[in-house]
Amino acid sequence: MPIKSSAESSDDIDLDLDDLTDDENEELSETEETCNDIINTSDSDTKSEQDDTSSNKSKKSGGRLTKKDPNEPKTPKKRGPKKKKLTKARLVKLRIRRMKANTRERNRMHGLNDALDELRKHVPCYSKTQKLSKIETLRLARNYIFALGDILKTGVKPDSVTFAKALSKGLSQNTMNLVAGSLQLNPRTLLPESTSFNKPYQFLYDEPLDFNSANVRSMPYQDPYSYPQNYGSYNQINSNANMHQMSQFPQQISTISSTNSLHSPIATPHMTSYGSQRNRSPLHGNTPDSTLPVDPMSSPSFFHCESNMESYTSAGTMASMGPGYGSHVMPPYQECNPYILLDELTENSLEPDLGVFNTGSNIPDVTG
DNA sequence: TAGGCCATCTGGTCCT
DNA sequence: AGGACCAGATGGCCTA
Repeated sequence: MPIKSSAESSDDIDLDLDDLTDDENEELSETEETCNDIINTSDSDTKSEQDDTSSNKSKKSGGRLTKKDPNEPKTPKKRGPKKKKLTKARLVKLRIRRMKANTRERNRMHGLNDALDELRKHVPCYSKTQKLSKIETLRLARNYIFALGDILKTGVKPDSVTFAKALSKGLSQNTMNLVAGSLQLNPRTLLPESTSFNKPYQFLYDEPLDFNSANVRSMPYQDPYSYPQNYGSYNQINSNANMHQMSQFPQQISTISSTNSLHSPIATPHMTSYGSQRNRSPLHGNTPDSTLPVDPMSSPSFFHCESNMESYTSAGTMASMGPGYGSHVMPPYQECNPYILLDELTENSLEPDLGVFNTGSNIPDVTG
């Protein structure tokens, strides 16, 4: 913990030297020495940054320390209350005030952090074991709000890649991996420069994401699980290389992909680890292997992903998919799959609450 | 080891 | 005068 000198601004302090204790006098002489050092070695570049700060502060002490430059603009005469003398009592009082201010500031920041923790629980990718950074939490929350707002506005459920890309706007690679993981997607599908996959969703890479675009709105929902060919291609990838290696050898993926007539960026390696014969939309509230109960969005536990990803371990490939993609950071499907949320949002849960999107909010008003 | 993230201290500003 | 808020500085911790 950095401990700084608690020197008050010298602006409003006049020193009453007679009133100071030995310690205070010692502190003062040190300050004076520093000031003299700065004056005597003003052209020296060996001064530390701290000394520079002292210099800035000392200049407030008065012009008597330096010669006045005639070209320097005239500073208006100081106004305001008369400077108060720094008596011992006042010094103690100021110290106490400073300590109290520090405590308040600490508590304020703790409150801010508590609020951020609460926010973390309400965005996708919540994990107790790997917290999103503050800035990433805010960005993801913003993206999440906009994405959900667009769903309400258009009434269209985006496909998983579209939704994931909306969530990932402006996020770091690690957070993108987490987003992809929570949506059961291959992180590579979120890369704008990705050319390793097929063309059906190419417009997502070529243009900025816009839920209102005719492309998105007119696109019929395509079930990624209805691409049996993909399973073959991804199983090949799984058996040959993990995702980390894939990211290092994109040409390998291109080669594999090109051997199949139909590919979708939605299909992912770990999707193939589950019941691929089921014709299931990712927007459905089922767990991938149908063995885990799903909490609907209305469940209070939906947003609270307390447990870790033991349920993922059977998925096989998750932990080998690169940074932020291991079982130790993934939220459980049964509680954190945002697609479960999407289903519930668009079908029933939100209707009673649409009032929150009334004027004054930057969320589109879907009631109008 | 550099860089990212964080907690804390600090002084300035604004407001009550 | 004092509290809230803010931004800069600093050092610790962690990770790639």
